Amino acid sequence: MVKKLSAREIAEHLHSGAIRLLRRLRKTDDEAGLTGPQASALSVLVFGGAMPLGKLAAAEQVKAPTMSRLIKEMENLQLVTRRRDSEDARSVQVDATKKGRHLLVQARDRRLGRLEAAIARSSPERQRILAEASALLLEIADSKELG
Amino acid sequence: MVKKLSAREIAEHLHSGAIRLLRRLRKTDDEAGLTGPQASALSVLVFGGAMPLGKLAAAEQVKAPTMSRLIKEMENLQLVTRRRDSEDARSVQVDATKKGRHLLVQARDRRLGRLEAAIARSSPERQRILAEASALLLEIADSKELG
DNA sequence: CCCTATTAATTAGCTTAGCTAACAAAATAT
DNA sequence: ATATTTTGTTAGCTAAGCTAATTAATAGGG
Repeated sequence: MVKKLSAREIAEHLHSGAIRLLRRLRKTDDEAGLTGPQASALSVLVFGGAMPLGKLAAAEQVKAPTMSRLIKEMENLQLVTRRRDSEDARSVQVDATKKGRHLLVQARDRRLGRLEAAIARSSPERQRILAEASALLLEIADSKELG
Repeated sequence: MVKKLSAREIAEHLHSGAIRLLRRLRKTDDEAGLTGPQASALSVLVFGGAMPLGKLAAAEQVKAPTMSRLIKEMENLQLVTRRRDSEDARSVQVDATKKGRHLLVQARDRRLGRLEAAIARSSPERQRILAEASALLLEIADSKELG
């Protein structure tokens, strides 16, 4: 039997686990020709559809100038398109191109492949725990209480 | 009963949960006067004791020049000291100062406080799952198979 | 209807953090 | 004694974040 962990200890483990996990996975990013923020923004577009730049910035929890520059680079790479909104000429609609969608899928495969393999190698019991916990992690990460 | 998740789905949830969690927590960093990498390196020093710069860089999975500059800044802030190793004059021993230790504790409290509170509000059953999972997450994040 | 205020995005310029390449100094090995 | 390896630093590049200031377009109030 393991020692019962306090909420603080659980928080520390999750925090440090998340940091280390992402550091490890990040290394594979460049192999796919996408940076982390690019992959992340592209993912929002692919799964959420076209949207104005400001909304994308908000979804990525980033300020507008940051997203503006990110999108400019991605446009040069032909990963996304932008067009003026016909309703509101201030607004810019951003969308993923076919190339962008394709590259995103590849990048996700690369990035997640190793993690998936490591999980698949775990015992069924561990997989069950991780499955439950991954859902809880998402819930907590998105919960209002957090900030 | 919930649908049984594939290893791929678990990987996706953990990945996306980790990203979102850290984005939320990162916002509190600046309040404490420490950047993320600073807090992380300081944490290694506080819990691991003084060590040569290269070892610290390896622990942080960063190249030597990156750590060298980080340490230079932290020395200016009087968070760490560095001194030439008496045994090996090439080597630089880095250690946390009292001020550094104190600031780290504060920063961790800020950063983890909200997460801890969110966990503490969960049911005992959820806490049990999270406790088990947080251990597994650490294991996987540090496992050789990952990369 | 016009003038003001607000909103959406961009540009300019700064900071932090990562990298590689080139170098200096010290230790090790031949 | 010299050549190699190791440890860190410096220089210079890139990516990604920010704020402040600007431009253009819409919305609102008198």
